[in-house]
Amino acid sequence: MAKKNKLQYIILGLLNQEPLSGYDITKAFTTDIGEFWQAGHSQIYPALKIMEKDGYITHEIEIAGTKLEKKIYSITSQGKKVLMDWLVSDSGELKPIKDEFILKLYFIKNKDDVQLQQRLIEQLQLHQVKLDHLEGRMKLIFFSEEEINKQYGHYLILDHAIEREKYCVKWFKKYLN
Amino acid sequence: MAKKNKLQYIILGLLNQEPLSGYDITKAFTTDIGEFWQAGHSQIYPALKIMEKDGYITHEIEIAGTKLEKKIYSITSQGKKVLMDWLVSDSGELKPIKDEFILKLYFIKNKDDVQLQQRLIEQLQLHQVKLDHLEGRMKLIFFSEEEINKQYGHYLILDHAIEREKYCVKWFKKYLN
DNA sequence: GTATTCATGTAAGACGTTACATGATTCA
DNA sequence: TGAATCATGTAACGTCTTACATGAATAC
Repeated sequence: MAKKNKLQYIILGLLNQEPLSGYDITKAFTTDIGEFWQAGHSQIYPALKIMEKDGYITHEIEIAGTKLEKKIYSITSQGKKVLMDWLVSDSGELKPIKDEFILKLYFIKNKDDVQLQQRLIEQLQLHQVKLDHLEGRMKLIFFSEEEINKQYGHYLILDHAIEREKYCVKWFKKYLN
Repeated sequence: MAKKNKLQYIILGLLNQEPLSGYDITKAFTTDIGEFWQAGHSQIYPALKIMEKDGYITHEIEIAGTKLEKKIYSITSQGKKVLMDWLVSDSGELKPIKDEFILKLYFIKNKDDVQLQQRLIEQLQLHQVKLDHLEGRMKLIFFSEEEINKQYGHYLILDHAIEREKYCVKWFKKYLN
């Protein structure tokens, strides 16, 4: 069954690749992972403490400059087991995508509502910008067959997101006058 | 800018159509609205109290049988204003869709991972079931041009969801061996 | 009479966001 | 020397889920 605490699995997944500081993990959420999951440092630092208490990770202090202390976290064998168990588990039900725009649409009853076209144009632009951004990322990261094979899952989700945004753009254009 | 408290807007949107009890509102989240937003009664009852305190709604007691009290809520003119302001407001940024399956995919590095095909099949089935369900709803609710024109926004989001699931099913099939 | 649905609420905890708070290092 | 970034943390608040809790009406 699908478990809670997704954030902890993401952190385990990242640390399974290489040891990182809380700051590094926070940064990861603004780039690659940020495309499909968001978390701020105020969520990450407490999570790291709990995970260490639970024995999934450990840390070593690294001094930068003369006294700035960096906590470099590594995954433990117990943490690896937890991560692997999650990766092979069923992902459970499909949850509804909570989208504010879709919500508003539900309450617009009239086909000729003056707001409708404006809202559709707004959304089309947002999805177009997102599509362009994702295609940029794809070109930047997956420039060769080798790169694709090295991070195949990441390649798949980028492709998935790009195709989704293409469909979105197409859908909005269909209903624009 | 996009505001918080989406639940309150949904409730206002529902009460703008007709007076309803908390129980009726809860039920609405298991059918139509449930396709794109979820909320339980433990969220709805406290929300109704706050909204009444804020002057957006009022209620009258209706007796069912001999003593079962039902609170029938109606939207006030102030509530209508709040709803309309929200409907015409910008929906803001596109937030990442938090999907557990996508998350797992990110950490599957190897193209030939034994788990990958299994996970893809699982997801394909979930999306196929969802697609069938949505198409059933579409046939059930929008059986005539008249019905489409009466609830045009609802028609749009159902069409949007169906097209999205079609794209999903297609995408998963593309990566299945 | 008993099971299901109708009907309303509270409590505890998990999860998430924004704001508050501090200090070191690096680059211009 | 001042701004941007590195680095780590807490507090307050808001949202959401699960469980607890009660009782009436209806259909079988």
